[in-house]
Amino acid sequence: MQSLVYDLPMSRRTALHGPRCPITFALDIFGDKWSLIILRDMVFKGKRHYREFLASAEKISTNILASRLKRLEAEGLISKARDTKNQSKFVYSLTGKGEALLPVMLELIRWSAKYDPQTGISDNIVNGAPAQLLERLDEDRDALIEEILRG
Amino acid sequence: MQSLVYDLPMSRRTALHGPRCPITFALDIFGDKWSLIILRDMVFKGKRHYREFLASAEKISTNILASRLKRLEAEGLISKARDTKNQSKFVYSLTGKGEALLPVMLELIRWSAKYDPQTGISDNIVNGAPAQLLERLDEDRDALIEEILRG
DNA sequence: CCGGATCCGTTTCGATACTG
DNA sequence: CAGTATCGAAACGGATCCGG
Repeated sequence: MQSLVYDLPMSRRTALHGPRCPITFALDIFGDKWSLIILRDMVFKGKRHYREFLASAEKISTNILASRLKRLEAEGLISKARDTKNQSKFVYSLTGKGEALLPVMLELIRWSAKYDPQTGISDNIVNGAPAQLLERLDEDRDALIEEILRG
Repeated sequence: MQSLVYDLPMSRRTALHGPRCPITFALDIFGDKWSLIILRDMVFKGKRHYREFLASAEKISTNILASRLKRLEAEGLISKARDTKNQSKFVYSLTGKGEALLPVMLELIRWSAKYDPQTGISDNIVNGAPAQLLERLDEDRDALIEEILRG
């Protein structure tokens, strides 16, 4: 049985009412594998539709996907709208708050590139190889961010 | 019954053997609430002992803490040693790989500061208020990182 | 005391089937 | 197409026990 707060995670239900340590706020997102995967797919793979999220290599199941989309929307990180091209589809897109997570993800990529031998030299990310992306991250970070978000 | 791979997370057990999308590598850490809490406490609260981790506001339980410490050690993010002051205690500390996550966390803090009204203006983090920390993050980031890790 | 391991009731997840 | 419903499996949380 889904409760009134349906799928709101524990850290929100028991939220303290005072200032709290940094990072804590982000635990609901960066502390949940599936939320991260969805955000990754939106940012780096340009996914916008339910079907596309289902197709990730990590094989998210339909109920979990639905719950996370709902949660991300409730958190104000994504928004949902009908597809103007196809009235029977929905389009999910990042809000400003969601887009603002890109710098975090880029630092995560920098870290992965350094310590994960499998994070792919041959795996294209945006419009170039990760190696290029990392160079640009050092040199013109703001332009890179703009480019990833706007295409 | 703990298996041979004790608590190795799913994303590792089913790891693909080829280049993969960025972020994916980090899912075992950034994708697990408890691992993140432990890292947060080590970096921003200077915790080093089992007892200290247990005392977090999130109330991690002993079995979960033990499993995550083991996992973080297996991932090479932390190391474990006997406390020279007290032979019956252990000291956990960040490895280089673990310390290298600090830039990610700092971006997370920047994000939280912008969108979470509760991330505390009055909550001291290192040796000053978050407001100061954010200023320094813009101005002399590298020195700030050094100070957090060594200071 | 310290750092867990073990047991066990409860919660959450995940795969599949099904529906508006 | 975009989700619910269901139900077994896994993870969690709390209490307790145990070797050093």
